[in-house]
Amino acid sequence: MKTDTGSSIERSADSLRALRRIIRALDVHSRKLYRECNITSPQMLCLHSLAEKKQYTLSLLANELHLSMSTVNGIIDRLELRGLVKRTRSREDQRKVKIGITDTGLKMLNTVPELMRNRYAQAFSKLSVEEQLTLAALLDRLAGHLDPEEPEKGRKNKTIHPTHELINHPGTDYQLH
Amino acid sequence: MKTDTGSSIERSADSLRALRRIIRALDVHSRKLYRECNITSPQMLCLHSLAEKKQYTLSLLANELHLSMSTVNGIIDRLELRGLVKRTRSREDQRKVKIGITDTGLKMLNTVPELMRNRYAQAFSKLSVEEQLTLAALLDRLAGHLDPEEPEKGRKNKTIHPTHELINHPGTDYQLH
DNA sequence: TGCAAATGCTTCGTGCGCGAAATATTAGCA
DNA sequence: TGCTAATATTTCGCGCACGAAGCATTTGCA
Repeated sequence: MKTDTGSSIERSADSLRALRRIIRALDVHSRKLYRECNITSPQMLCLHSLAEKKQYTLSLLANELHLSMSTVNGIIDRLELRGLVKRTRSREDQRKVKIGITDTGLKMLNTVPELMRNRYAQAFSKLSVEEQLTLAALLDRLAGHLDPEEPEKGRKNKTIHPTHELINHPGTDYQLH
Repeated sequence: MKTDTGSSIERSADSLRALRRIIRALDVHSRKLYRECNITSPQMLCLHSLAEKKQYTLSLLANELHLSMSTVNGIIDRLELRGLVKRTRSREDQRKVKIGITDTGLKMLNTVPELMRNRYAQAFSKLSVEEQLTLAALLDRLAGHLDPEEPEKGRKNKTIHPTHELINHPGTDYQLH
């Protein structure tokens, strides 16, 4: 029982490392997509959503993609610059901005080669069906444990006021070794 | 074939979405860490490696962390600016730059509260041991399918074996033939 | 009616992450 | 000896991602 599986901490570190490798691989693929097709994966994600349901608003899109508004805003900026999407201020409520995909955008969506679209799906499909189901379920549970991250909406009690300078008090009750 | 759970494509998309949520949660946590403790998760990862094995080279560190050299270089830049690490040009081979953690850096490592260090480990530990093992194994396999990402480089053997010392003694083949 | 709060988007600053190009040093070879 | 290749790091430009702050518009309420 020395090195067979290691502690929970080690398993956690292992899985996190694998996770980072996956994300990095997807990122690298996104760059390749950008070089070869002039569009990135996040941009594809946006276009895809926009193609399915016309007339998104920025906040809706951000919410659906699990991204912050400023992030999506930047992506939309770049897409609009290329004429793939179009912003239109709403008439009824001028605070809102409707985002719609253009014909050029639709064409772009359909033009991207199949092989470039689904790097992840390709790898994923190499797992057996049971494994796919298990992995999807476990990832979902893990995500559920991780992303709630809003314990402060109710109480504004922001807890720790870190002295966030490196000065350390000599007492060790604060952290072992 | 039961279709109650959707197609492989859908399972793939589901798992990818969960994966992005996880990564995003970790990113958000890293920012919180930055605000409260003045250091980010990637910076912590670097410091951690440097604390274990003094005298890294940039390429070694990048290799170990599965990151590109330019990425690690930027992180080291920021760490050095704060005096947490120190670069020193090697005397024997002036192309190389040795990176070492400073006392301040070590102190920083130990100062970060336990609760901030392991957001992922906390969530991960909520899975049963069996689930942890399964998840880690599946993620590892998936990563293996994804990250080889060099079908054309071919013979460019990029995997550096962790011979983890810059000096190699004669007699041992450091590269076959 | 008027003005403060709420809502929705944009801008700004920063860190991360990459690849390509630039730079510096060493090794190899004719 | 001198030139080219290989090795190692740094710089540059860009996209992604976030939170905070800034605008504009609408809503709500006194």
